[in-house]
Amino acid sequence: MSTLTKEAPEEIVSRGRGRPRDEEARSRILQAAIEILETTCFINATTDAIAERAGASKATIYRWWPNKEAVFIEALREAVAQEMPFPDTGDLREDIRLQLQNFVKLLTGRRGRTFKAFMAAAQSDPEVAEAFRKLWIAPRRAQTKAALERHQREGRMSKDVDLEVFIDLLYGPFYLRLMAGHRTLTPALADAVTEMALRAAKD
Amino acid sequence: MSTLTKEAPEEIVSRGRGRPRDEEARSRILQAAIEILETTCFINATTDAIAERAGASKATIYRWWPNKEAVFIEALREAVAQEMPFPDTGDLREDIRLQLQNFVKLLTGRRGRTFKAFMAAAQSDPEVAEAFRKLWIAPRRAQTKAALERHQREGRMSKDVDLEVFIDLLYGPFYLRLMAGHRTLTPALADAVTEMALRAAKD
DNA sequence: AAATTACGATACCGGAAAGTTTCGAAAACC
DNA sequence: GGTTTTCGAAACTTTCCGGTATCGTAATTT
Repeated sequence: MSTLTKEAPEEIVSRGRGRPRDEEARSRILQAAIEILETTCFINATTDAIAERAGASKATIYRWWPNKEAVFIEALREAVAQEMPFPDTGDLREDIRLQLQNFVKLLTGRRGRTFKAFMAAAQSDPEVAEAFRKLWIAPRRAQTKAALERHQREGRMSKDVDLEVFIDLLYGPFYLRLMAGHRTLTPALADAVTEMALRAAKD
Repeated sequence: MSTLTKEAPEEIVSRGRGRPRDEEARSRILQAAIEILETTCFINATTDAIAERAGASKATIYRWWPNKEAVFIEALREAVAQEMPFPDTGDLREDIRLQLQNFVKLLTGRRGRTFKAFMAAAQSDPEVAEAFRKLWIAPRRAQTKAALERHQREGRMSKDVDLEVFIDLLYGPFYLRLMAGHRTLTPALADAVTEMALRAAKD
């Protein structure tokens, strides 16, 4: 096991005596980590680079995080927290269409590089992999599933559809193009997938 | 630019004078590269590891390839060459089903780890990315597209379907599960995707 | 004021891995 | 036999990077 943040060694809640932790430095470090993932790839995301971009010291980073990966994971947590929820217009087509449009917008923006970097890093670091699933994949899927279940209950979608598969069918094409890069991600793709998915969900 | 194989510096075709290249060592090296990708991840795929596993010398590797990546790319080329074609039974459902079943079998086997490794490595090395697209993605897509076009021409599939999107819809779910690992790849998934894809392709 | 803790800067350590070089031996040609 | 080119083994160089240690300073509590 491993913790992703360090505790103050002695004090527990610790309204300690000395100089307090610089919360601003903390957010600068996390912000720097995200920005590095957005502009370059994981391989160049060194601790020196984070420290320099954050105007912080490497010692400060290792004072609060046990290793490099923990910084990126916490940065991902904060970055993901501010994402939009699955739409809920009562219209199945519109819900899916809006969601996929937003998804394309997300992936083609700088944030898309972050996800690429994480998926790549997850390949060689199980802890990153679990964090990526837990922080990004799982919440998104749960939200999507809840919305689709409601559509199923209210008769706008066949109850025979296996939602776990359907969700993979929805998002799979975008992740594939993101990772393989054989074609570009466009709003038109979102529309096309929407129509196909709707036919797949009918009957 | 960069060449992926070195030429003998002077002679061109060179039924040269000295000891000839050990073709067996060449295939041992490529085989070792593939096996390493199948059993561990790219990060551990060092040239020392290749040399040791191949019973070859690092000098021999760098005698014939300009760098590590070139070895893996050539290894991928040889590994991919022996893959099965898209089925052609004249039955759309059966063609897709067989193809996806084979795909699942491929990805869950040792070869799957190779593709994961390549997709991850492609993220930080443009040359690997291009090779992966050119050697694996593109041929597979072209073959699939040709088969589906025939189904379209012969009326078993709607001509309105954008095949580029449809192909992403077919394979996307599997790549997604492969890379994200949120759920397992099973033959049942192949069947479920087949049925959904068929509904998406109708009308 | 004294004690305590965090800060930024920077030097340092240790390991890992890409790629090179050297060496003696082996395999071809002339 | 002499020349050439390759081979495997291994030492070597160089670079990079994760992580630690030191130091003088700043911020806070008692």
